Amino acid sequence: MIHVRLPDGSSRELSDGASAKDLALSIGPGLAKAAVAAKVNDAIVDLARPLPDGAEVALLTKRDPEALEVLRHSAAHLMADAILRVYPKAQLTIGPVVEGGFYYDIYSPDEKISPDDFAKIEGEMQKIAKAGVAFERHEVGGGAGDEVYARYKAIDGGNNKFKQEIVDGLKAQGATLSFYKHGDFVDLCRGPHVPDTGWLKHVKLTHISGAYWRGDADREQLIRVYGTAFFSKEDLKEHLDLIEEAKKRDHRVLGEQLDLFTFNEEAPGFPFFAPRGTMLFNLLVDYMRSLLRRRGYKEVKTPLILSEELWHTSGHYDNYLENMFFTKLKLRDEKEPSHIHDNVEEERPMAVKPMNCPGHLMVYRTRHHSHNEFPLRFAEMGLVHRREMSGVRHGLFRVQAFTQDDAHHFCTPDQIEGEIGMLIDFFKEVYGAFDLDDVRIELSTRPEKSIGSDEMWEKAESALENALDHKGIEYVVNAGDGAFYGPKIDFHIRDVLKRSWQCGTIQLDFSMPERFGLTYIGADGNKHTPVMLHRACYGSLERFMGIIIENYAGKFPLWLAPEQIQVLPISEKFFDYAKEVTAKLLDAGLRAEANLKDDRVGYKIRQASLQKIPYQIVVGEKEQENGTINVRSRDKGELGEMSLEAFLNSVSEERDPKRAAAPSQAA
RNA sequence: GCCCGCAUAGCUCAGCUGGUAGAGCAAUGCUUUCGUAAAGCAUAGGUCGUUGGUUCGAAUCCGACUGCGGGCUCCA
Repeated sequence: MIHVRLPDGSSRELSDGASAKDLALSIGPGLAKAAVAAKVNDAIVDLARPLPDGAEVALLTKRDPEALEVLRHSAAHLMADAILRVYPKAQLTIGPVVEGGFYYDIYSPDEKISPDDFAKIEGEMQKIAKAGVAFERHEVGGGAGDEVYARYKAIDGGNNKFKQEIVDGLKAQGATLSFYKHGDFVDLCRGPHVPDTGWLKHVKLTHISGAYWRGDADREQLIRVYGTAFFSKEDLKEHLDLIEEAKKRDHRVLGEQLDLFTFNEEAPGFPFFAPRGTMLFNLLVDYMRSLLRRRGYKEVKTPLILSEELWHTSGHYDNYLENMFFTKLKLRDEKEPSHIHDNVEEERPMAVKPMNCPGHLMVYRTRHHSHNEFPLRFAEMGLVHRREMSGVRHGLFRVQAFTQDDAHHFCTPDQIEGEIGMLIDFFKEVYGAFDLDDVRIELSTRPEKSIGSDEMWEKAESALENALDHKGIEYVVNAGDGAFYGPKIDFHIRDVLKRSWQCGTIQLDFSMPERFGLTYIGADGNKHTPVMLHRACYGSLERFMGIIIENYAGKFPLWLAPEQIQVLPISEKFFDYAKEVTAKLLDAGLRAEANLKDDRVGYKIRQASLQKIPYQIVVGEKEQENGTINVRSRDKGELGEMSLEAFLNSVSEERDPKRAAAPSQAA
């Protein structure tokens, strides 16, 4: 007899060798049917595995997030099986679960697998799922004589070097090899799996991409086939709908429809902002500036191009070279003016800034500073250029020139914690204003490529930890992901479609002030080196704009809408009245335009609606006579006839950015 | 940078197995003077991404380049 403990604290007696399935049966047939896998002493295992005596056992059903991973991993096996049926020459490598689904990397140099084949593969998967065959676990010590192992080796041709490499690696570690078999298919796998393939009916292949064996570009090119799986048809549909919705909200598409920005071949990765996009950009800047002012920041402006020498001093030349743009001279030949000498080395070569910090250090250095003016905060809407490898550019999310809402705080070591506390509140207020309240914080530590001493890094990392701990902030540690000059705190925000974006960052830097020889006069009358904090809240204004376009699906709240109101006269006879109303709206500080085209009002409404303009004001004979306006709201529909004053009153609140409930007190 | 795919009018796309281009929307003009998501008619607009090649002949077939898209990697 063995005893196991359940999550509710109770314990149960089972016969020797009993499995989690037996446990489920002993509790009730309903649970036995619903159970997917079991968590035994915090490890997730198959339902069929025998339970050890004294184990803590929790049965996982489809409600547990871990169960979904088990399901998806099983679906990966199913897909591998199906792919081998369709492409007998393909070889399998690995097939893990990822966020939102799973993939399997396939080696198939002869036969190309393409999304056109998805239907065929899915068809095979359906067949296997319908058959409802059990997943069986086999453990092998690595003995070649074992039947399952022999079958496994033969399954995709008998000479799969990828699997052999994994097997060799596991043997070298002295690990027990485990295999999972369903029907005739066998795969090396740690498990666990769902009890049988009957669970895997709600599966969909999503896309395909290239990948390398072991992520190494020098190794074999593999085909990565992605899919996703859910317990129910409804869940699968919801997931696919969410993907559809994300496609509809694609900021690149909306950017064109709403006439915000474009890209041109002449400047790949550099956005061109149309008037409305520029308005939106400026609104983001205006909002940020108002908050910076409240917190005593001093705005500065520093050059786009600085001497290459300076980037040696800052360490960027050694650590960031690949991402920088450099200038080269062109000269006319003295004797042959039509001949141009290309790429002439300058006496003092220049580089385009990829970051604003050296510029701010230069501003700091222009005069003496005292501890009395600390914390000193320099802010800049700094336009930086960074070379990106082709293939990584992506709309506004990844560009080669972008504007950072950058700032550098100069302070004493004992002011660090206060500064970080202030910034956390500050940033959360900003994200909240855009209805992005789901904020996650990560602490990134020293990367491989870095400058500064071990002591300095230790000091810096513990300063950030302390600041977070004392404020009671929950965070996860991201080891080795810091900037080359210091550790950082990153802000990840989740949008309405549950996607996560990294925006804000706070980076602590003891190195650069020293490299640039910055000093301040302390209370003791002596010179000291200040501590510097790099920080950005939006991160990149361009990218943040992309995020809010998708978060709002282009339906910006009034305060952010590039064009807030469009005035639509019924016919040409009311153009003058429409202009009059528009002028009054402009006088009231609203962004309004009149549509004076020769179109019917229905068409004008359609156009304004497609442009997602928050308010449409229709004016005709009635309004002109009464001196009123007729309001139609994008979100609430027709609001009817009213006076201009009543309208202005009704929008007075939504005209302004949302303020945080308890405005944070700036230091 | 790597793998796969794509590139036709401002936009969305048609153009079968090679015989030098077509629609809808948008634009412009005219008619209409209109009441809450598309009035009618007309006009204009393309050296089919660039560049080599195959061919009597290339938007169409092949190659290279550029750009874009989906990923990998990298990052804000």
